[in-house]
Amino acid sequence: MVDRFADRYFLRPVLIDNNPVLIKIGNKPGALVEALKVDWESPKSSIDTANLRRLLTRMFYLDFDLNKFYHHPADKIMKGLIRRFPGFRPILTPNVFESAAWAIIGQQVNLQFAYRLKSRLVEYVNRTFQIDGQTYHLFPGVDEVANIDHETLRSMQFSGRKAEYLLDLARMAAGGELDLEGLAELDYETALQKLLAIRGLGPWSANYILMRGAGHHDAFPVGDSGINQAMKRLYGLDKKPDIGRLLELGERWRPYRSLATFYLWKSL
DNA sequence: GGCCAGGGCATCT
DNA sequence: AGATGCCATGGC
Repeated sequence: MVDRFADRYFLRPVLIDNNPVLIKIGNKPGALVEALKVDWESPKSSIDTANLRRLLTRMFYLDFDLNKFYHHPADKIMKGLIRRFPGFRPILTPNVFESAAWAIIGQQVNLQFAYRLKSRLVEYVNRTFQIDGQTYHLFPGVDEVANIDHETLRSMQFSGRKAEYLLDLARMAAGGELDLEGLAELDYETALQKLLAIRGLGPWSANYILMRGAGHHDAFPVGDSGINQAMKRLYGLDKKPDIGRLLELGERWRPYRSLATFYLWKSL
């Protein structure tokens, strides 16, 4: 719904200074480590390209040299993933709130159902813009979600808890009690503790938000079912890895456990 | 039909 | 502190 793949482009509607922009990302072939081909369009003519550049840099780790991760001592399996997906860059959410909303939505339900919940939320808020006759939906912002009522979310088949967690979070952020976007500037441990103090956010969600939304490089959502599936497959386990094994491997991936996790997910 | 899903809380021993 | 039940719903 919000994220879209078309004609080998990844299309992503975002806001720059409250103006809608459609980001278009493709691969630039021919480079040893593939580079990204970045393009954008907007119905508005006056987009602050410096701010757009800042956003793109954050969303695609453009200020990070992947070779630092590639040459980092790690295990054979991770080296294999790096060979399989040379140049693969994570795609972060344009802001921290979206990753937090998605963490709450994705808790404990299968991904297909989670996508449906997200889609209903996006369509309910229905903030759109047009380019070339195509309609693009923006992911709801903090204020828009804060104004939804509990019953509305319930009618979208959010569980009572999911509805509470999402609304409380949005309202805390909207009210200024919680600076979600500022988490990117804090060190990992401090940011983690801030998130864990919020009802509805446990270790998985907090680490997910830090890696996917805030751009921390060494977050590690232990217990994640995607990690478990990937580990099971890649390491030839007969059941999901135990926490000890996971943390042990995680130690080898430091300080790039976020990258390692993105590569594990990519393998699925 | 039972188990698991990109968990976390509340409530026990 | 560590274990257990519960939440709500869909996929397989």
